[in-house]
Amino acid sequence: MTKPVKPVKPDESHAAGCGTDGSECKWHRRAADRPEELFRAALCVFMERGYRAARLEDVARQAGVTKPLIYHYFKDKDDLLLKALEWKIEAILGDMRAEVGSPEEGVEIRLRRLFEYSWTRWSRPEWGRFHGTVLVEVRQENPELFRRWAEGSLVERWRLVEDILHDGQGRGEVREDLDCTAAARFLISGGVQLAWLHLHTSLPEFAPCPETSLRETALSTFLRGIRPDTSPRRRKP
Amino acid sequence: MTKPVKPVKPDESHAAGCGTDGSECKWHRRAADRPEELFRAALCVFMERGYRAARLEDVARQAGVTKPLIYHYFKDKDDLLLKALEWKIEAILGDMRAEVGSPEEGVEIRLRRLFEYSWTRWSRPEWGRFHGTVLVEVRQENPELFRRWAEGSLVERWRLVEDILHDGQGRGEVREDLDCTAAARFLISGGVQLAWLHLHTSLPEFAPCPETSLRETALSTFLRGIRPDTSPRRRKP
Amino acid sequence: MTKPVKPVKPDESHAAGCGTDGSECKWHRRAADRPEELFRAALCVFMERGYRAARLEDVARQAGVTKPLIYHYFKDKDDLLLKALEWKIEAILGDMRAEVGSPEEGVEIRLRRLFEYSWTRWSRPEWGRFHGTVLVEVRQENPELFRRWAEGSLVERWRLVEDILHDGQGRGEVREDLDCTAAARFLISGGVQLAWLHLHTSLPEFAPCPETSLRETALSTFLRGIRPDTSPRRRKP
Amino acid sequence: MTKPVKPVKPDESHAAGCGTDGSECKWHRRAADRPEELFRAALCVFMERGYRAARLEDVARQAGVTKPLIYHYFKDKDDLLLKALEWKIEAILGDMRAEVGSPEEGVEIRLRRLFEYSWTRWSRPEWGRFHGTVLVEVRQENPELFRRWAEGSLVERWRLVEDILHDGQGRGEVREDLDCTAAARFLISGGVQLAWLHLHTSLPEFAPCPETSLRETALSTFLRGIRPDTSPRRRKP
DNA sequence: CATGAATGAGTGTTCATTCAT
DNA sequence: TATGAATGAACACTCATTCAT
Repeated sequence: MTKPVKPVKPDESHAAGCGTDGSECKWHRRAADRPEELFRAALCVFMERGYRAARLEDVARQAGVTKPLIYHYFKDKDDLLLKALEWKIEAILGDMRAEVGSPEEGVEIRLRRLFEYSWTRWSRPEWGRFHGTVLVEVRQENPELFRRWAEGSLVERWRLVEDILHDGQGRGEVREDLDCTAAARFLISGGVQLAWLHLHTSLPEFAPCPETSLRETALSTFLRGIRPDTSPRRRKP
Repeated sequence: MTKPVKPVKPDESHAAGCGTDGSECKWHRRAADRPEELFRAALCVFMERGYRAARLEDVARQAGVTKPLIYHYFKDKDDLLLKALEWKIEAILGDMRAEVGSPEEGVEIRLRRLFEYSWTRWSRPEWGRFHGTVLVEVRQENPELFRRWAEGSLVERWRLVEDILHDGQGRGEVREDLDCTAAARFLISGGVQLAWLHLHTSLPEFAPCPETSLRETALSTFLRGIRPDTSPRRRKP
Repeated sequence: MTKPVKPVKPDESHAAGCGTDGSECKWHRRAADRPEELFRAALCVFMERGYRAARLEDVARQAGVTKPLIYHYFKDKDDLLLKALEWKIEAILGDMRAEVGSPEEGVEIRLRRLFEYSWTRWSRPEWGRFHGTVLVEVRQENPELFRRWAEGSLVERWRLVEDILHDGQGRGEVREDLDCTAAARFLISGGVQLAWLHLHTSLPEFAPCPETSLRETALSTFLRGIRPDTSPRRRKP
Repeated sequence: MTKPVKPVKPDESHAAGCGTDGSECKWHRRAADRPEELFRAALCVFMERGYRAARLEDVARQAGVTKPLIYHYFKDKDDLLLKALEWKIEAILGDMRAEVGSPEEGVEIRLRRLFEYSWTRWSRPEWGRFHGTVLVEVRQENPELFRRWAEGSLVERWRLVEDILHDGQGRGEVREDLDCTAAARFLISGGVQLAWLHLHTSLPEFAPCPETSLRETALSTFLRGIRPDTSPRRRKP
């Protein structure tokens, strides 16, 4: 640990959208795109290394510029991370809104679609690092920023599920006595953690379990768990 | 971020077992106790700050010794963290074993007891920090150590639940088609994440939810979700 | 020190002639006025901060232009300061010449008028900063420029007093054995330092003394000190 | 200006007490003397360059150590300057107390001795830089420190003179209507400025004046200026 | 003319680690 | 065993200066 601290090589370009397109003349006038490029580079490095360990120089190299230029666009390392995260959150929110879509197809279908969509998102390699870094380092070092992320990303998803559940209660597909808020959080938290452990750690190496089964079991157990007691009584008559 | 980085005050001694009790004559504590004292101090600081951000000087101060002395007992900052974590993991495993001993009272009661017991553990302040640090920083910087922790701590708990579920299938209290492995992980993962977010994060400040409801809803939803399809409780005559 | 270094706000416009009057259409001021505007801005910032601490960016902001434009008019930060100071010195010299024109009313009245006039000048806020910066930083970093300032500003005033004293010796109002050169310097140096410390320093906060008394005591002590030994005022019948 | 910024070479050892004695084994255990050595080095560099322009690295080199060691003894660049100045002030105060000496020898003799002693001090090369730096940069960048210096150094000297003058009034050697506070300040301020301009600037090159005459004229003019109106009437009868 | 963008060369500060005692 | 002293290697951030437009 802490060792040689090999710099993040600019060509690694792991994580979607990470790395420069290599199409520019090395210098000059790309100002309009710069912030976004820097966001990408920053997120890339922050996720690779964590916040403290990330060096501005790496971010710069990753973005194909020099360190001081960062200060042309951002006030601080903090400011950079902040803006980058906000940019990311915005993107996430955009995606999420798109995901929600359909109105009245029944709780099961809607939850299933949402959960599976979310799972897909959680399975992206970049998400793993992002999630961990934000949850641990950012929470610790910049609570306000953590809060912003949590509100934009986590809580929002909770609310989506919560709304679906409430709808379901209205339609008799969900038991009346269910605390939808808590239940929503359980589903998402469980899913997030499950996905993270299974897809972004070495756990499956020594505790294997098929991914599909993990996802399906979680979802179906949850769905069964929220059904009204009497048999699948459709609609309140 | 990166701010003043106020040093961990040696007297804070949050987290069980953290900090020296001050009852020794300060000079001439036996060298035999040193490592353990250093473990405590190290864990304390590592969890307070995270691994990268932790300064050896803080560890030393916390343990009431000077920095260079650490190098008499450990090779490295890394070495210190490694040994400290191993020591901690051992302790956790000990606790776990003690906490298991369950008889045969039916799935619901057993799961409920286990889950509630676990929840209690997850609510300890030290656990929050430990969990985050290990899951993110240790996983990233020392996968082998992460693995050890995961096996001893996480996977073991999974297995406990899994066993109970299997038993339940045998007794007809759990639906036959349930993937007990996956289900067990879902319960524990959901619980862990729920507890962590709710108890070790500022999240409840802006997304409040009563703790009891969170725990109860998660547990009862899960329990309902694993019941056989036909009317409740079949066997058990 | 070395702290946040809050930038000089462009609107502060302390010091006479500092800051743009805001009456022009902001774009399309003639290039002909630029140098002078830059001089003003530069002096303003240099005096506010001192030479080394002054940032070109502040000068630019103060002048309402952008940094690189400075390089159209001046070679260097140094060049800017140099030209700006020369411009200022020229102005000071102009003032000086205007202020001299004294008739023949007796040493006391002439010295009093000159001293009081000078004191008024020394009490201007801009003078305080200018004086300090020139005396210390400019002297150190550009002796030639310092020399120019000293000759035009300080030495000239010395000479005025010296002339009055010599006249006084001729008329018997000043003791014959007085070294007029040295005495003149003493009066002016004492006055300058007194005024600077009292008016441009926090000194009076903890070592208070009424300004009038300071000025009057200095002047009258000097006047008594240069009188011939025998009873006051001999000639002048 | 600002140019190459050639580092202060460690061997220059201008200014009294500046430079290392060269008698040590390059490393190790000189802790007891270190702070003082660093003070000397710091003052040396600060005076050579001014506060902002001074580089910690130069201070370190001058003291024969490496940069980070400074942080072993001081918190900051600021802290270093602060402590160094305080150390210096202490020394100045010590000297000054020694200077005062004698009780009742008559105003003239006492003032003459004090003034001449002060002049000697003002003529030291180190004093010139010290004085300028403190008066301009320190005043500007750390008013509190400036205040400390002014109180310990400048104001103290004022008070010494003031006391002598008051004594003189009691003994009839000084005119009753003299504002001793203001007069004391005039003498010292004049002397300081005179000495500084004459001994620490290039002024005498183009406006020559014998040093002795300068000093003597200032002093004797002052002494005459404070005498009672009627001839040297000794003692109040 | 005028400017936004870009950079090289610093500069203060931190921290794990080692040396001599 | 234990420590104060010392350092190398980094790293965030600044600023005068230049390039392309």
